[in-house]
Amino acid sequence: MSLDFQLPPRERLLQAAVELLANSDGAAVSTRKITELAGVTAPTLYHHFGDKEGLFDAVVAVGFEQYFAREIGRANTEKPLDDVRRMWDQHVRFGIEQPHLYLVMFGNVRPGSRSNRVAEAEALLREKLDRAAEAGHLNVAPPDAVRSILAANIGVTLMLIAEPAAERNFELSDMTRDAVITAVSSDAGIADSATPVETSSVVVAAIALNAALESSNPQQLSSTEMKMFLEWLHRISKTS
Amino acid sequence: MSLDFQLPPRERLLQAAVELLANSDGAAVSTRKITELAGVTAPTLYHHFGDKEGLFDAVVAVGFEQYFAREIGRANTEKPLDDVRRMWDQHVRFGIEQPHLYLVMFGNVRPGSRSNRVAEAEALLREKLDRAAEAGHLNVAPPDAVRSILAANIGVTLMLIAEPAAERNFELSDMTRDAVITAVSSDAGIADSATPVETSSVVVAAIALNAALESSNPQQLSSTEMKMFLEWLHRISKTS
DNA sequence: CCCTTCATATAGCAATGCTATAGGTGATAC
DNA sequence: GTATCACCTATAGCATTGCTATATGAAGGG
Repeated sequence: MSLDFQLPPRERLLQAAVELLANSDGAAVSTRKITELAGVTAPTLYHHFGDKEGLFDAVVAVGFEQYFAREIGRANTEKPLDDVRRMWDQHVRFGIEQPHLYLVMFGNVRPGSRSNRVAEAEALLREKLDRAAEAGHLNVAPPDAVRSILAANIGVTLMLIAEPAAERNFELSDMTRDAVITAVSSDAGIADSATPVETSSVVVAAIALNAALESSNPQQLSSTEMKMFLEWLHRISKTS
Repeated sequence: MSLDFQLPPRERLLQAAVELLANSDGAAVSTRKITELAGVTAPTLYHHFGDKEGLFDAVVAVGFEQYFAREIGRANTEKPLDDVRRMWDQHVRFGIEQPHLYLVMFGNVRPGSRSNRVAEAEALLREKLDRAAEAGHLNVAPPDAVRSILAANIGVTLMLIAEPAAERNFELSDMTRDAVITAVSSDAGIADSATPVETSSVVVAAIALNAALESSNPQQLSSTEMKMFLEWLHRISKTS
């Protein structure tokens, strides 16, 4: 019921904490369970880490490095905003794959005191966005862009974690990601003059859809389906 | 050192919890402190609320109502997306003014289980976005829009709460708000340059029709026809 | 061999959420 | 009036939590 006794107690404590955090389904992980699994008594934990939070910080540092370290020394693309997109995706993936670690890092918000993990994540993003600003791709000051993107990134990840794994909709991530990145980007492909569709009733909407379908002939429906679909549309727009 | 003894114990407990949550600077609030301040012993708390979480839920329900209730019965603007903007701002304001209550509501993420407060907030937003979809102002399906907006909204609020009050940058909120709302909106036309305009207007019309059908429940189609019809609509409105 | 220093253990404290059990209090039935 | 019964509250205490005062062991330098 305990770990590799070849390792020094400090490492065993870290390993035990990781394992318990990964397996306890969101329930709190006690120092006693950790020390027990590590085959060690309480004072050793506090000797090495000072705190329970100190231990978790050490655990989190490992996980953080594990997912983001490669990003630190990485050669930069010529498109910094693509780097930002990749970091966003890595962030979300980390949250999904290690929800407990993620919640230790970003889930414990306390008023008026930023966690240093948030600061680290900010720094990583900041680097990319400074580069983007230099290249003239930014619409707003880098610090503002960083906060907006990171806030949305964390919000999306928390929401995905909270959702039952079965019904997780990952488009949420892509959509929100592109939304905030586009908003801070100056080379935004804002193809404007999309005429607002004035539809306030079923009938008007049906007519609009009918017209749109006939003109663009999309691939989502087979021809027979399309035929029936248009017939129903006709029926809807006739009556009422 | 205790509250109005005219009130029944249940109310005193609620009042004490509110007061302690508001004054303790992010530190945990214990049941003992609450019962002590309420001039009541432990079993009364558990008799009335079952749980510590039950008590907090009741407290939160009050705060929730306090800030969002007016929104529920409110007359709707002719511009639903403006309603969404107003709700976003109210959400952030609530988080800033009552950070402890807010954190009880939205700060305790646990893997795989959505809090019912999130569900309530979703429902409120959903209402507005359904209206927006009916009016043809939406670019994506309402449920997706709701999640994206709410996730960003919570993320921004959490980040603002975590920042030292002195250096809070509220432009973060406006910026991110407009980013996500614009992204789901068809009016502002962030059309991806890759997708042809005709297709996107089909999508908008399909979403609008879908929303209109679901809200008005017309008689022109049988229930089986309606089911298939909606399924096709869903397929069309998926921007592959 | 003694002394210092680091690392671990024994034992226990105060605070936490919660509960088994009993007492009290009011309304209703007779 | 009195008995009954449901509801509300109190006494006392349990198990678990994070953490620590103190002591013991081992390793190395003088």
